[in-house]
Amino acid sequence: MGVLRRQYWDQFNDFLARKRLRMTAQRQAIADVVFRTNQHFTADQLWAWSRRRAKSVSRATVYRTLPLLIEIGLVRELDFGKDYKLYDPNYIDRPDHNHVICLDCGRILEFDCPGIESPIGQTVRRLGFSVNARRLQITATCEQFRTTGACPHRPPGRPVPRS
Amino acid sequence: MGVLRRQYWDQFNDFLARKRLRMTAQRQAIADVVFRTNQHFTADQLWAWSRRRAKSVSRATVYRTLPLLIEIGLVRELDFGKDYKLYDPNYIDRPDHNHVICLDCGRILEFDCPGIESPIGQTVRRLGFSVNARRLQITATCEQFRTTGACPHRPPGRPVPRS
DNA sequence: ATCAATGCAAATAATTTGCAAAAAG
DNA sequence: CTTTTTGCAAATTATTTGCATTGAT
Repeated sequence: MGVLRRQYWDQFNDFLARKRLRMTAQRQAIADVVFRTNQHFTADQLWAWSRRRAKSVSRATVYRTLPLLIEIGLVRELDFGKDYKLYDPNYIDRPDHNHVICLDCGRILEFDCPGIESPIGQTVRRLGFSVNARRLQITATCEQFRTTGACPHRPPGRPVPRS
Repeated sequence: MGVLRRQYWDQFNDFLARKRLRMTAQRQAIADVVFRTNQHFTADQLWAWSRRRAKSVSRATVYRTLPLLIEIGLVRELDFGKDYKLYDPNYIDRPDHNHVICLDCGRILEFDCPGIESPIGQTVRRLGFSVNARRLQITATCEQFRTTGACPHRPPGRPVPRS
């Protein structure tokens, strides 16, 4: 855990050095938050959290820093067709995981599915491409919602999200 | 082909009737374009094309009609993390196809991969969900680009798209 | 008649950008 | 010193919405 975080910092520092970019208090605050969390977050959430470490962090800097972290592969952009994007720091440790999004409660779960890699690789290779990244999203419904009419994870008072 | 298109119209008409919505010249123009094309398109392209059939079609009406077609399942929204969305009319006939997007030329190809359905279904069911829809996107690179340094499909004069 | 649908223009909202000032190396 | 980075506020841009009017049933 602490070890992993040190590795992230090493990667980030190396990256900055390689590109002749500078380590700043703001980038530290942002990266620190990202390296510590294991939840998905929006740019705005990241801004709020970073701000607690260094109140000078602005939205603009968050938006400028995220692409750096993405380029190194420490964060991945998720797009569920909402008007905002989510960012997933877990791709660091589990680069091949997929997502289920529940139509009943909006929960987003991660799952691995090793069986799909090889048929996809084969099919895509046959088309003349070599796979760079995979992005698999399943929209699904809770068993529980279907049987009991309510999803235990749906925040009370919030309407049922439908796509 | 003509037969398929008739089916689309039937579905659209039934849908409108069921919801007590009305068939208008604008909706006809928009649907007509959608049912005829087999390419991915943006909302703006759809607007331009529909406008040729009925010059009174406004952007607003395009944006209001698309969700109807999506709800019936005649069109599907694609999100590749760009600032605009693409719409895919082919989901009508091949509801399970996936997409490869080429990092070299930006081409988007469709492909089927029957082998993945069952492992995904199993894994997701084990998590307590039942699959509603699948969305699989592969980012990849051309063999050709890697070996020759140029992709035959990349429009000349356009920069290599990355990410 | 009645109520849905339209075009228009204004509003929304996430993200991006120009620029002068501040900080890193 | 030199060059990058920042915060701010303004700009951008796809999509949405309010409203008076038009059109379908």
